Amino acid sequence: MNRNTKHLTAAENRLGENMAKCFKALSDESRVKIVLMLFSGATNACDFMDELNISQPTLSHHLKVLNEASVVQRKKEGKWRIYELTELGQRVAEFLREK
Amino acid sequence: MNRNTKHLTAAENRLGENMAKCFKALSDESRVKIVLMLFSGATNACDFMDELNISQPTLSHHLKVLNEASVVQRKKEGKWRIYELTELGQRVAEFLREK
DNA sequence: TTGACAAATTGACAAATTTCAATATATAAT
DNA sequence: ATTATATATTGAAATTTGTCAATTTGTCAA
Repeated sequence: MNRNTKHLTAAENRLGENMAKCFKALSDESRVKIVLMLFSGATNACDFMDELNISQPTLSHHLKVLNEASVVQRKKEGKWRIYELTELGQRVAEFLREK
Repeated sequence: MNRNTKHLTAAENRLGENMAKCFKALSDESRVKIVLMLFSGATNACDFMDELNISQPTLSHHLKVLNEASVVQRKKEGKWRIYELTELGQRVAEFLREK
């Protein structure tokens, strides 16, 4: 047993918890694609449905997950909901494109 | 229905699939902490066990998941296995620390 | 070769997640 | 008011995931 054990700081532990939540929101193929589409200008749910081949309730669920993880935010705009990336969402999208 | 539909390119679709795999590997608190520990110098399984409060088989499982997602790689080193971040793993760790 | 330690695998179970059909709510247009 | 459209919620089924106890495999030391 290696006795030169590295421990995480309290801050690192918190970071681990928070980021796991963020990554969990991004652990689904449809949700990553939603982030990519938002990044390239799509703004409403219809755009996503066309591309993703999932049902409307499923899409609504994914958007809720992304919203609760602070990756996207939504605004009411008449009959529609406009979705956009949060600052965190922007960082994620840039990370995605960096390769 | 918005007819100015944005579609993803084939490359973006592949990116979505690959990155979802990567993020799925990071969607667990223990696994994010493993990445943070690797980033700050820990190299073997014992170090992780001490910190994470999980059983040895569970740790082994997490390391396998991270390995299969190309976030960590392992080398045999006598009785031990040495773990290190891949290039992708490095990028993830840097992304994590950026905040 | 035997014993001790490190790590992986197997089998099983509980909890979480994804998904859709059906239904509900909200808004706009007629 | 009625109808149509956009989105959310509910409830339920199927699948996936995290976890551990028990066992196995691999390696070193005595």
